[in-house]
Amino acid sequence: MFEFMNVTKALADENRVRILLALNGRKELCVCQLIDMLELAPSTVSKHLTILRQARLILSRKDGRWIYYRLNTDNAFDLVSGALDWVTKSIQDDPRIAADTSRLDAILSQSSESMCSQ
Amino acid sequence: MFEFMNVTKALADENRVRILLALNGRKELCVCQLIDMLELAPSTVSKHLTILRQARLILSRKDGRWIYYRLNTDNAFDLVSGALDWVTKSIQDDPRIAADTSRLDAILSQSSESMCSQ
DNA sequence: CAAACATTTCGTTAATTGGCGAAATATGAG
DNA sequence: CTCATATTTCGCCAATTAACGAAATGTTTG
Repeated sequence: MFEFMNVTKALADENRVRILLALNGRKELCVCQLIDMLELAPSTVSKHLTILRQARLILSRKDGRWIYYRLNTDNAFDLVSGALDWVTKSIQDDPRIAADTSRLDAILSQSSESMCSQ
Repeated sequence: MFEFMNVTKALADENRVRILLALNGRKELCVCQLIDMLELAPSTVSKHLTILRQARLILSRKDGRWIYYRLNTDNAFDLVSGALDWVTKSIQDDPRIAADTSRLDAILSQSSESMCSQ
C-alpha cells in the first residue's frame, strides 16, 4: 500500500506527468533539458524528479556533470510498469503533451544553445 | 489532461483507494457502510465520494434515504477503466485491503446493527 | 587552484487538501 | 406534521505540498 500510494501521489501532479511523457519514447533526458521544457526553476524540477524516482517510476544515471533520467521500464515490477502503461496510453494524445513534445524536439535539436551544452 | 489529472488526484489518497477496493467485486455499497468501514466522519467520506465521482471512477444511485455507489465499469471510457484495472490489480493483495474486506463482510452480515439499517 | 556549470538540498511562503463538526437537505416512519 | 435517519454542504483548522531563491555539492575546464 505504501509503495502504491507513492506511485499515485507521484502521478498526481501535472508537471510530473509531463516529465513522464517527455521521457516516454526517448532513451533518456538530462535535467537541464527537462528544466527548459517545463520552464520551472531547477530546484523545482529536481524535487519532482526525486519524487518520481522514489516512486520507482524513473531511474537516473550520472555522467560527469549531467544526470540523465529515463523511465523505469527495466523493472519487472508490475506496479510500476502498469502505471507507466496506463499513463502513457491515457494521455499521449493530449494537446499539452503534444506541445511539450515539439518544444522538446526543438530543445534537443539546438542543444548547443540550451543551458546544458553537452 | 484535465480529466486525467482529476483521476490521478482522486487516486492519490489512501482512503479513496480503500473505497475503490471495497467497491471492487461488489455490486454496490451505501455511504453508511463505507463510513463504518473507514471509521471516518460522514462528511469526510462524503467528500471523498464526491471526488471519486467527479473523476468518473464511481457512479451513484439514489434509493430512498440511501445513496449507493458502485465502480464505473459501465463506462467504455478508456481512461477510467484503465485506472480501475491498474488499481485493483496492483493492490488487491495488500494486507490493509484484506483487513477492510473482512471488516466490510462483518458489517454487511450484521447490517441490522449498523448505522444504516436498511 | 579558481571559475563555470549542473544538480541537489534547505528554508520559506502561498496554495491545496484532508479532517472534523455544525448546519442544511431529503426521505421515510409514526 | 414531526421526528429520526442518511447524506451533503459549509466553514474552519492542521498538515501537506508546489514553487522559488539561496546556498551547498560535485564536476569539468582554464
